[in-house]
Amino acid sequence: MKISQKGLYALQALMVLARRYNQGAIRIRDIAYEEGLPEKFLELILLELKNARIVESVRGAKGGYQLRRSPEEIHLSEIIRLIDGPLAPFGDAEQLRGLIDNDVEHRALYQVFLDVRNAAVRILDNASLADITHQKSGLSRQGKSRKKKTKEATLLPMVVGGRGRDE
Amino acid sequence: MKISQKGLYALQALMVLARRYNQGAIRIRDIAYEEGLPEKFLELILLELKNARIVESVRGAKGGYQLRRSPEEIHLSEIIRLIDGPLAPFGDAEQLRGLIDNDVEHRALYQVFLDVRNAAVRILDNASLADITHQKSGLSRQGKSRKKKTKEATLLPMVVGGRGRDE
DNA sequence: ATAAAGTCTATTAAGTAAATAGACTTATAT
DNA sequence: ATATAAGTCTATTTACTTAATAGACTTTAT
Repeated sequence: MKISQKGLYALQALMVLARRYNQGAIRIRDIAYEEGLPEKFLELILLELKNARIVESVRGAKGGYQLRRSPEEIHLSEIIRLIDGPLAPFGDAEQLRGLIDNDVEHRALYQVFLDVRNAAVRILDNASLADITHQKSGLSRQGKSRKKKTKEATLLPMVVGGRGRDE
Repeated sequence: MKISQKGLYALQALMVLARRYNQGAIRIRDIAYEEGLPEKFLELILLELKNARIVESVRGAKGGYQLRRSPEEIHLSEIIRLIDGPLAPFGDAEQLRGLIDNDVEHRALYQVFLDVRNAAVRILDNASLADITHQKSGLSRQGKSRKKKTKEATLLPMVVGGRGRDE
């Protein structure tokens, strides 16, 4: 799994929309300006997010984009899957197909990759736009709890360098 | 982070060498044949592994490749970092540089990515070639313990589908 | 009607990944 | 010594993907 520039742009744009949730549509140009993104490229990205029913558009003058769901209900996993594809650390499940049904060793290797994926899924499924934009609790607007939030983040022993290297 | 075809090839080749550890050099052609890898491409990969001092070569007739360290001491993280670069889920630390030192929200996003990376590091740092090639314990040859092995793998609740989708 | 917006399709430019080719070097065997 | 079996090195090709741009089209507010 790798977040592309496009994926980052998508997240940045959504953060803008999350901040202004329930305040009407925002123009592409404004989003682009606010985050310093290439306007025309962002246009395509927003279209994609719209087709995936994550945002909705208002056409014509006074138009723009807005979230279709509350920031608490939009998780990073969803966005990243949409823009950059599967969260697995291998290109395509196909790529490993040969490995999976071969011998035990290949299966063991596959299992490690699966572990990596599952770990990523757990973290990204649990991080919402609300979490990221510090929309304090999420309880304010939604009766729904969904509290765990940055839990994963603070649980880890903060080994920012892993084994010392930058990565 | 994303494992490339090349990275996979490297791991496959190393698994062959791990199986035959301490049994002398193995020819590129044989490794390629055994795993069904493109011979000429594998050549370049082995060169890279050699420069990284993970394998060593024997030149001339009767030559070939062999591991420079025991399979217990070669971790997937090392190989993947070498071939595919940093384990982080963003292309380059540079890519996010702007985000890091901007506002709080961007930092929060960055932190989530960091969590993903750290999770990947933990799993891949802990998986050795020996683990993958079921070289039973590792205690046999090395006094060193290093037992945790497939621990990470079996700890997870085996949600192979994450939220249902294939990824 | 006009201007302000999103929509759609196509194209380009640059970079990267995978693979291949071929000449060169080193060691073994006889 | 010579032939042969290997690894080494450099270059090139091909295909694909990513990021970005361009421009004509459609919808809506005023």
